Amino acid sequence: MSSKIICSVDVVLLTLSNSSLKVALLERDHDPFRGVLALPGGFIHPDEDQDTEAAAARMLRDKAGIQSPYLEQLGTFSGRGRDPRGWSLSVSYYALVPGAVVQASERPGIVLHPADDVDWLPFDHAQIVRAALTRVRDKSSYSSLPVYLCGDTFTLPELQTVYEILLGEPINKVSFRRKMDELEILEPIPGAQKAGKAHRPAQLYRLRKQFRRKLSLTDRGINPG
Amino acid sequence: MSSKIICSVDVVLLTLSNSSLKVALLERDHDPFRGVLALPGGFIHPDEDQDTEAAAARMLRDKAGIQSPYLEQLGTFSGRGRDPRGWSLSVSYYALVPGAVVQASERPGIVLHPADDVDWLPFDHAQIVRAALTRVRDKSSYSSLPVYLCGDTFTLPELQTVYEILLGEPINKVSFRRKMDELEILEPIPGAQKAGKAHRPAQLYRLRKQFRRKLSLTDRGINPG
DNA sequence: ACAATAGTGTCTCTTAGACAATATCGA
DNA sequence: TCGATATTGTCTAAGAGACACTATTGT
Repeated sequence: MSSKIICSVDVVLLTLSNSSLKVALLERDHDPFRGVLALPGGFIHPDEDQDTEAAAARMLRDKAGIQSPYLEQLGTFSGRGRDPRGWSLSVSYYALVPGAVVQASERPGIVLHPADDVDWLPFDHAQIVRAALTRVRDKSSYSSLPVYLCGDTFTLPELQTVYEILLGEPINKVSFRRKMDELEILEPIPGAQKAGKAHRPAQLYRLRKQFRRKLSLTDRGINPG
Repeated sequence: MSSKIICSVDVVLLTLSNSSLKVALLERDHDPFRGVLALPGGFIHPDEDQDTEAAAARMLRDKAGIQSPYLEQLGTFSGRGRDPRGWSLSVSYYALVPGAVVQASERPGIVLHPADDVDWLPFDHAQIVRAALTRVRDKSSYSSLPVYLCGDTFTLPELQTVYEILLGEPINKVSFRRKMDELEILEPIPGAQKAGKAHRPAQLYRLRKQFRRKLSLTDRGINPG
């Protein structure tokens, strides 16, 4: 019967730090794999969680101190072998969060590990991380996803760098700006520029209102572009 | 605890019939919604199913008499409200199957319903169907997915028609052939052509070996229902 | 003025679609 | 031969990338 199934949620929290993509790991505080670094996750609490997405948001809130990031379902990983306790099922999500948010979360237990350099993790978490990277990279080339790795405001050269870090290759500047223009998801902040350096300052941009993810976790699944 | 969670698998079985996309529905033989048309699906059996994909394949085999179709995970739908019995979770898959295979399966209970014309189904099955259609159409424009709706052999004009039915709009013939050529997933069958009509016969093609999925029907008589 | 980076104009090359010419069947 | 559809050739338009030019800051 289905009562034997271990139902959990895991989150691949991706962020930028030192110009490279990192995944957030936490030491597990229960067996199995107590003390070992793993993805933030845990059992679904039917009494507490509206659905699995709410459960994922709870994991991020409780374990990483992060609220309302870009959060999207990645897939469900299941089977007899992945958890030593028995037949289990993990509904996995990935989240994109600006580096500053993670650093400000003040959860000292968080370890930011190079996302491409994950060799082994407990359960099938390494496989989940790889699936998340594949998904994010596939979607990045034609969508607005990477903006969620930036802060509230950013310049176009900064945003381009984020795309380049994700995709792992340089992007044509003119094409990039054309694409951003077509997507119509950004708006310049009137009068705001990033100055301070000995060169021409760059215009600051922000996400247009309807694409911003604030404290409402209700509307989901929409990916502009 | 997680033991309260109802874990099931549902399958959106898509096929072509009468030049339009259909979804396979079955009358439920248990409460809730006994006798109502719904997606083929059921509880995960941890003792029997290697993982959720195996469970989905089992549903197709037992309930629709179809083996080894194109099968891909769609997503997991969850929450308190979707099943009157309590907090539930459905790992959903979609399958693409040639029309002939469905017709030959000889499961009289199967109803082929116009896929775009699904207004209400039990649980959140209508939402699941809509998600499947979105996914299939998104992937169809740049991938080889639709070939799995064709039989073992087909002509390029036939395949183009399948793409056009899926996408709902005519495709440029030259572009279509160029794209198929670039994808390098098809091979002409030497000497085989689709003749019989009063016009030039079309070359028959098949999927190249490495892309083929063995499509077969289950032996009749095995029907644990 | 100079160094350095932001932002733009334009050219070329690649690719997608329109159009039409040619090919091959049964009647 | 004719009617019908398959297949291919080629022209044109749209889009992506390369390149270089202009713009604006601090020193």
